[in-house]
Amino acid sequence: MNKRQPLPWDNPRFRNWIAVVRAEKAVVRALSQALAPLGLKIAQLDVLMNLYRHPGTSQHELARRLLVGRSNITMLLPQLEQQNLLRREGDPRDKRIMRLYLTDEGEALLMKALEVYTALIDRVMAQSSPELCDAMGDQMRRIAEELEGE
Amino acid sequence: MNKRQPLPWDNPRFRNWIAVVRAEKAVVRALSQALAPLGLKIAQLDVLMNLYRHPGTSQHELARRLLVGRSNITMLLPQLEQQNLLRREGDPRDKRIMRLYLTDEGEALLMKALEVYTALIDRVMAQSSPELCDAMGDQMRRIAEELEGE
DNA sequence: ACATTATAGTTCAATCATGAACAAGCGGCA
DNA sequence: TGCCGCTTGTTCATGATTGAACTATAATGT
Repeated sequence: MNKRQPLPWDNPRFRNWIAVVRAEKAVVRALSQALAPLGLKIAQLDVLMNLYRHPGTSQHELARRLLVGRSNITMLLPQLEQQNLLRREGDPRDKRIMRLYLTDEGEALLMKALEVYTALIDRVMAQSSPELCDAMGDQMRRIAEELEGE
Repeated sequence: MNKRQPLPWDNPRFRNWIAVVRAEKAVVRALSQALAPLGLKIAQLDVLMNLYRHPGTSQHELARRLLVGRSNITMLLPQLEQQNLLRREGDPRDKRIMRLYLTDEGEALLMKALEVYTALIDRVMAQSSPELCDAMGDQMRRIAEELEGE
């Protein structure tokens, strides 16, 4: 019936990418639910994770690493600050910059959240061999690189 | 320094999943920009794609397939209907159901959008061999299956 | 036939991310 | 020193998505 032009669904690359999108969406949904008991949103967890690895990050750097707008960070921080999960310190050299640090409380909550996160990831990634998983990771990193700065 | 517990960043599965999330986000961003000249949002393209493959879908089915809420579909349709990209017809057997069909105009726009989409995907997926790409697709489909219905 | 239960779609208020416009601070150069 | 341009972070209006409550229809069981 449908002759038309070569359709994307016949293109393996396309079909496979659709699978990536769907899987990602499913995991995000599952992770949201799994984090709810801790009172954490995914966006907040992203912040905590980044601050753990890069203490003293500025809001601008943080936004860049999380691939979100600067204003998003501004809106995100007060919630986390009020829960005593992180603190903001003005940089003494440059008064424009606010440097961010996890509190002990924030670090403790992060650890709990990471357990939940890794448990979920381990479960879904157990669907395939470690070699395949690594190959896929490399592939994804190349893709992110390819699109960097656009 | 950091002795603590075994950290997720040392877990290959975890690191690889993070790469998936970042790549997906980057592609979504690139796709948004690429679709802008056509006046299409990604969510709208998703609808058109689904209707092309499954003409006569109900709004409920559509929402389920797109992994979004039913209300989201309700809010999405008027824009597309006003642009004459699709039409809604009440099912004669069941007056609750609205069946959705692409118009010729909608199909024409979809074809243009799919060219843009496939061009982007071909570019980013060209980063790796077809075999690897397929393996990754299978992996992702298994993941989506694993989380189905949660 | 009637009451109950379930389903399709809509409405609405709440949440969240975004980008443009803005204020404050830094650095450079005449 | 004093102007100019750039950067950092904030504010605000906008658009997208969600889930709960609601209406209407349909299906089920007695």
